[in-house]
Amino acid sequence: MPELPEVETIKRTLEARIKGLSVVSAEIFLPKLIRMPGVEEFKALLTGRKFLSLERRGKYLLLRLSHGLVMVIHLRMTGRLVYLPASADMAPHTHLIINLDDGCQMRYSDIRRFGTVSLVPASELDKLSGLRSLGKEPFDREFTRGYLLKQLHSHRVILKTLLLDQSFIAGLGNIYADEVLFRARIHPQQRSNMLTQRQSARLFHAIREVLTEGIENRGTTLRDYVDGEGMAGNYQNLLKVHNRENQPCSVCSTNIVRLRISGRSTYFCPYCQRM
DNA sequence: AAGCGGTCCTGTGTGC
DNA sequence: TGCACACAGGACCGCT
Repeated sequence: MPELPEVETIKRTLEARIKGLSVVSAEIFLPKLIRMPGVEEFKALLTGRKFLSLERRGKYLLLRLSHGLVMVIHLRMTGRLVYLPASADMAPHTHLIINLDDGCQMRYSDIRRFGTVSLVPASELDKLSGLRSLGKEPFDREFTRGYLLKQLHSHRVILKTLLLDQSFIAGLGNIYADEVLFRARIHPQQRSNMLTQRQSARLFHAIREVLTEGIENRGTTLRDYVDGEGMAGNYQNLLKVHNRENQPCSVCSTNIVRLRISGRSTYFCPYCQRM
């Protein structure tokens, strides 16, 4: 499940490969993948354009092209975006191939077909509702301890649910939300408006530290994730609670517990993260 | 009006 | 051994 560290790693690895390359042609095998515009228009618009730079916003990848166009990709659960020689074996579930002018390809594959790709003028990025409603970036200067505390106290939602809300904060998913709460020593079912200033400060630092470590370790590969060069991440070896039900806590040896919170598995240490 | 549950999807793991 | 089915979850939509 690509979250902020995974998308950031894809951004960095892919940018090193495709920056400055132009699109020779595009092949689409799953029409519904292309959210905007239509499939034929997508191909026509894309052909001949040059990749200028890549950006990440939350879990969205933004590929800036010549003529003011932006390709916006969301990988959702199992999407992969990989740069490969045209001769490389075709992965199953490859839905989009972009032929590049160095003879290589950028391929999008997605087992569960949840991902989306759009191609819009930069001036129309606001038409993409998910992107438009994203909350602050965790590494933005405007994301401060004071801001977080104010936001927490303006909601009274269960904290885990709030951390997964992309309009609250951009980029956290199920894995990193669990790790952040463990680092901050806060129970995932704590109500956001009940957090103390001290807890909020711990949460603030935990968000930045966990995401930084995730990026430094090139993301988490539990199953499907690979970067723009097809390489798995390493952070799965450093997870403290996520996916570790009934294993001893690394701090206190209490067994990690799994709960269901708003339909998502949530892992935490009942001793370190008591209410 | 915030918050919950259903939906989209397919591969994997479990139980009989 | 083979089958059936629950489960995994990010974002979005509709309902309350």
